[in-house]
Amino acid sequence: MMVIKMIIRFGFVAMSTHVYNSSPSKTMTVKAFQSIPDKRLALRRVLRIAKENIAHTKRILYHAAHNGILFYRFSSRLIPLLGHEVLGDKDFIRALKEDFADIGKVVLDNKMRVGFHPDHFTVLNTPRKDVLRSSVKDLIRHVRMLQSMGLNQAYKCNIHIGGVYNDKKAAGERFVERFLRLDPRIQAYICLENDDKTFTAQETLDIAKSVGVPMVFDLHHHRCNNNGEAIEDLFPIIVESWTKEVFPPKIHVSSPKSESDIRSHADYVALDDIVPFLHVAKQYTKQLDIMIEAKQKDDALFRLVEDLAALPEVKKMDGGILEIT
DNA sequence: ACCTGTCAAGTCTGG
DNA sequence: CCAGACTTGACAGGT
Repeated sequence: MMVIKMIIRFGFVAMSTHVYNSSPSKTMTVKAFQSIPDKRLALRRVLRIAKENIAHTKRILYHAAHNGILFYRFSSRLIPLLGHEVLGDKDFIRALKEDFADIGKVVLDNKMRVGFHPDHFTVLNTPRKDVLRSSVKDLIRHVRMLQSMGLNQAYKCNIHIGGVYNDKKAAGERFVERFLRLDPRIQAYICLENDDKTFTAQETLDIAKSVGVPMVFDLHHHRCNNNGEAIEDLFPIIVESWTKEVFPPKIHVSSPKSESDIRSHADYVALDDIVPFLHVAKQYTKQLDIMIEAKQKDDALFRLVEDLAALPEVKKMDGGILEIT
């Protein structure tokens, strides 16, 4: 059945260009850590930076909510050097329990949708034992951070399928195998995204379906990497993967940086890169959450919302929410 | 104050 | 087998 209207919410990633001095990703190099002779002091410094990052995240969340933006992706580098051996066995997530609970409260109070996107170094389908081990640990840490915020499986950690290793079929099967070996409580927090070089939207969708998790459709990656599949064919099934979820389907959008460098993200998102897609998408879902992946972060979001709102088929609703007809 | 190089972690390519 | 590209934001060291 055709749905004519679609409600759109926008989100942005980690940093804000509008909030002064609010980096949620301040860090420490291994060298700097090791240059502090007293290890307890060094660990305390890591903890202090992490507290700052989380406090900055809270400010960004307030800023977002205040502007009607109810969708946000956390930085994966809230805790400096997390997972690195130099930190020893200190449990930073536990040590920051109250800080995390604090931002979780802001999320819930404002009915926001948030999540993580662990870095490309989290590769479940790797042939390397050591990489698999650290990848699983990394996933567990991301889930634990969400849990520390009091956020359930509605809130996701979004990952890619991984490398190809000269045999995409085997690599895909290895992903499925590895995924199903994860604790179901971790599995429930995961969603899968198509890649710009390796696994296409169709391939990712097939894997997502077979392991029973929702799929995030990255429109830009799809343009970089596809086998000619039509969005009209892909998108309804992607939407279907979200039907059991609390939140509506989410997609990622960005514009190419330049003609010579298509894969990199531009500062802003061009209308032409998203409007035609929205008219297709609205036939299959009543609601869509769109993550803006642009260098200018929330500024790109604000600009895109303004540009869209100027179109005759778009109506600006309460907050940063749009309705497209 | 600014600029360039380096760092974290993986995959992948080329030699 | 090893070096370098790729990616991203921030540190680190130089002018």
